[in-house]
Amino acid sequence: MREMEEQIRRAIERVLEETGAPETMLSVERSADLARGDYATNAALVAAKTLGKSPYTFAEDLASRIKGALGDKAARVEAAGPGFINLTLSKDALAHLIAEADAQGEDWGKGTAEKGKRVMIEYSNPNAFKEMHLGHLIGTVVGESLSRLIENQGATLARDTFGGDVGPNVAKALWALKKNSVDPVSASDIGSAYVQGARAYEEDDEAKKEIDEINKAVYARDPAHASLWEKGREISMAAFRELWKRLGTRFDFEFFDSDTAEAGMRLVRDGLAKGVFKESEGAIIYDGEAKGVHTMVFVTSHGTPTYEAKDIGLAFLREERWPSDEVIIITGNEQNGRFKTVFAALAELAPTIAAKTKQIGTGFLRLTSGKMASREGNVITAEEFLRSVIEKANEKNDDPLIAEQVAVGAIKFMILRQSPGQDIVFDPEKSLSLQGDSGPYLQYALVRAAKILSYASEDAGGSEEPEDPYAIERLIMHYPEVAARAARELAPNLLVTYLLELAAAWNSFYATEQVLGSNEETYKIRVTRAFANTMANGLALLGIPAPERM
RNA sequence: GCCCCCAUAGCUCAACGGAUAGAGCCGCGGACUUCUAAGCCGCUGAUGUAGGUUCGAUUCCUACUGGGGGCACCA
Repeated sequence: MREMEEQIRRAIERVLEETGAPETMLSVERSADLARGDYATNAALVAAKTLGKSPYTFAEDLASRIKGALGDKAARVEAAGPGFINLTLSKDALAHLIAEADAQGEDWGKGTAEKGKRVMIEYSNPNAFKEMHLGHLIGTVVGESLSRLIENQGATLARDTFGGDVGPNVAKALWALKKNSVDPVSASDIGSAYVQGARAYEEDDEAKKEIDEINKAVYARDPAHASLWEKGREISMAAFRELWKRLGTRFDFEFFDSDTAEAGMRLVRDGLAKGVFKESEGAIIYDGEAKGVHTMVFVTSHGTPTYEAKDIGLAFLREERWPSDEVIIITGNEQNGRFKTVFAALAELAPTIAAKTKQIGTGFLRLTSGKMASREGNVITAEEFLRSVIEKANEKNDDPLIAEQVAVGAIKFMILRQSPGQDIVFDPEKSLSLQGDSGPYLQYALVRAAKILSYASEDAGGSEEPEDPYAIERLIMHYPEVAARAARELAPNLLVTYLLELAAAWNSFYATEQVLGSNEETYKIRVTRAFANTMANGLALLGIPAPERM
């Protein structure tokens, strides 16, 4: 019995057709309030108007027809409010779903919406020669969760990340490393060199000139900088990979600016010949104003490609390395405008690639205490932040593995709970709460269920069943729908909200019902396992670790 | 100047055009000798302003106010 929601929708559509209602945009959704039932539809409301009927009377009519169509799957189908139809599943139908949640284990909640599709997703885009900071954390966490959500719908998925390893930022770091004759051994050596270089670039004209020279030289692969450049890049990337690993991310492809610069230049020059781009003051630009996007420089008058040209090169490189049906690029939303221009240009150069590619902007992290300014060097690095949350988690649990799992869970939760694109406001003074709506709250609910299951014996007793199903069961059964919707809308926050509700229902159940040794032991163990599977699978889709104990 | 995004409780966030706008934090008050208290139960509290569309608007449209971001050689 798959996709209960879909079955109900079909039944409603069939019944509507019988009554002669025209096709409408109707919704079938999980009831906001369990007291109303399991599903609600506005079918009567939207159809009554075109039929010229009273919504409520029509709802009553539809309700009884729907009840007939669904047979013994539905216990009650009733008109309510202004003309909603509330539907409550029968005990048997619900029991069947809970049995599935119990039996399917890791497969519970897998969908087929993206089956056969190849999706490439790009995120985390590190700037080699800068340290990973909190901003990267958001993209990384969102990207990983979206990847898992899409995979869960059956897609074949590849993760790629696009690293900046040439350009002015790199030159700034190299300049400072050279100036101080520093032989870098850690990412923070490079990070502080970048800060110094960035400051010098703005304050010191001489330094600016030198940095511009280094920039050009790096583009030209000048051997004078090769060894330091390679070393710096390697140290930086090793640090990124280490953090990615701790965050549960691994990339199938690591692309770099230096891989796309040449192709980007060539493509832009070809486009210039075709009239897609034009020359202006010695630079090659895309004149987007007429098309409602910003005009931007693709190749500078010095003959170096800008990020926009590299993005064009990258679009082709992705296609060459891993042909796909869809490409999703995740960046900070300050780049939304830039991507509109890039896509407008790409649509003229390669319409099929442009059509299947989309960009999603994530919000950035704002501190309540004021802004992080990268030049000031007061940026909080991802690693520092992680360390501080681990310290906090340690107050409750001195096992280092569990403290890290809790910290990663708390951080990911903070990021994923909000709809993507919204800025995340964080008060560093207060630190990250590990109580209430939080990652640890979800983890803890699972730990408690797992503990019960570890005590449960094969020959569980207590064959009685409760009069009515428990509230937690009515939530568990919606999990596959929520996972599917979160993937479809690229919105992990929908899953977070659901899991929060689920955990709350579980904790209430836990507080009021004794599982082991009760008269309904067999029944309750099945519910417990169904819950544990749901929470474990849900956390996995968010990329939040599941500690064994807390 | 032009373009994009945002505005919900004291704070941080939810709400796929629908029913009584949900949570957590903070504060106050409870319960418990049982499977882990990072938990459970209860209480107080909100849609920036003015119009419009709709049977119905936090959601869509217009204007305004306030905030953020972007706009030619930075990424």
